[in-house]
Amino acid sequence: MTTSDRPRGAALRQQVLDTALALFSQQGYFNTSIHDIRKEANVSIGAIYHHFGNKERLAKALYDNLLEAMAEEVANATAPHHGCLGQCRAVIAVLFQLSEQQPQVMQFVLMAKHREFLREEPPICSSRPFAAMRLILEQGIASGEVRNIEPWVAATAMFGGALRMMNLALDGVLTQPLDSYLDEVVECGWRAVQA
Amino acid sequence: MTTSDRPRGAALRQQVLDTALALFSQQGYFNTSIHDIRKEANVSIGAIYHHFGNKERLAKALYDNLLEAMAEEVANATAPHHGCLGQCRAVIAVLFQLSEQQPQVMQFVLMAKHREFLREEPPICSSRPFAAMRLILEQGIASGEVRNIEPWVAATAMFGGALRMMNLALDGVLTQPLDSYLDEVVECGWRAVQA
DNA sequence: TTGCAAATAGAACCGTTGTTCGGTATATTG
DNA sequence: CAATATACCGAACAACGGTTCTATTTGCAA
Repeated sequence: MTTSDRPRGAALRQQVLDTALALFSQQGYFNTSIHDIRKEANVSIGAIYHHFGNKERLAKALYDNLLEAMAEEVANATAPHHGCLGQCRAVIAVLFQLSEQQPQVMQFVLMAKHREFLREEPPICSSRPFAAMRLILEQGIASGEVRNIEPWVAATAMFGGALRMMNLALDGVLTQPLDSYLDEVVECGWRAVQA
Repeated sequence: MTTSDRPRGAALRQQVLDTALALFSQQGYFNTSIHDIRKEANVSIGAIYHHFGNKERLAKALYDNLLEAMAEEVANATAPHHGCLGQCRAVIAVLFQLSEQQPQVMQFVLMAKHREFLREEPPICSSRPFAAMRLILEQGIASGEVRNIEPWVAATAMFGGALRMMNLALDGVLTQPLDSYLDEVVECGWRAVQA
């Protein structure tokens, strides 16, 4: 009997997070039991509880990790651009890219009703990436690139279509890859708000 | 002891549906037990199972009822209008109105991840109201009122902002009533797609 | 009234699930 | 090499929740 080649320490922790993401995004939080995660991750119940304390905190750790990573991706993507349109395009491009490359992440972070299992969590629209998007539009209004409309309306008009397209892609409704719609989506969003 | 004034028959059935809607939309499907519904609706377990068979079929009955009702509201709203813009505006106006008057319905029908508990259900974008919205845009493209873009993009561009505004309203983020944004939202959507 | 089917009641059942806990292995420190 | 803390293990547990089932009531037809 070779000694079990289970991961340990930080690797184990990450293994649990990866497995939880896969199962939560495929089946949903409530359709996934700790025992499911244990089995799929090839890890013990004790290890999971040692690292995370309970199921909700596991989900929260996962959510915080991924949201943070996404916020950084968005920030990095917009950094090189200065105009409002360029920044908006960069945000949508990055979101589309993530939706194709890491659909599970987008499924769990953007599409899940996380407030049903993370009781204290604020709505996702108050999270960092979404705040960044609103800020871009507010600056666009200030600089005159964007019409002077209610900031909430501007943000939803600019990004609402893109987010719904991501929804469709994640639901497997679209035949073409998401990128192929990028130009049209950005143009529509921009026409909606441009001065 | 007066005889229990519990509802019976069709009234009981409706009472269960109403209660289920309230609890599902407030706490989510998985945070609501049949026992919760039983208690809140002042009804027996047996009656619930007699009328609906099991929890999932109860949710499905509720979902089908509400989706059907919503589809009819949308259809009625668009009927008087012929131009694409007029129809789009009518759709958004009706959706905004429903979001304010029956937030629980919108919460459950549009915002819930119903595929997590209704396994066989197709994605909501293939439901009647959403199909109607896409059709309006396709007709707009055919008549030349709308630019010749991918129909999915056109539909999400026209209605994506409105749907996100509804999201914000249902999450309690907006300070003003939804109606007060109607003009701007419609204008943004229309600018996005108009020829 | 009698008989029968539908409707309602609610106690009990039992599989699932989140969690605990006593124990063992592994790492770290003096 | 002790000795101590950390990490991990997994059987066991208790509560919860969906469902079943038998008994009772109600409505209606004969």
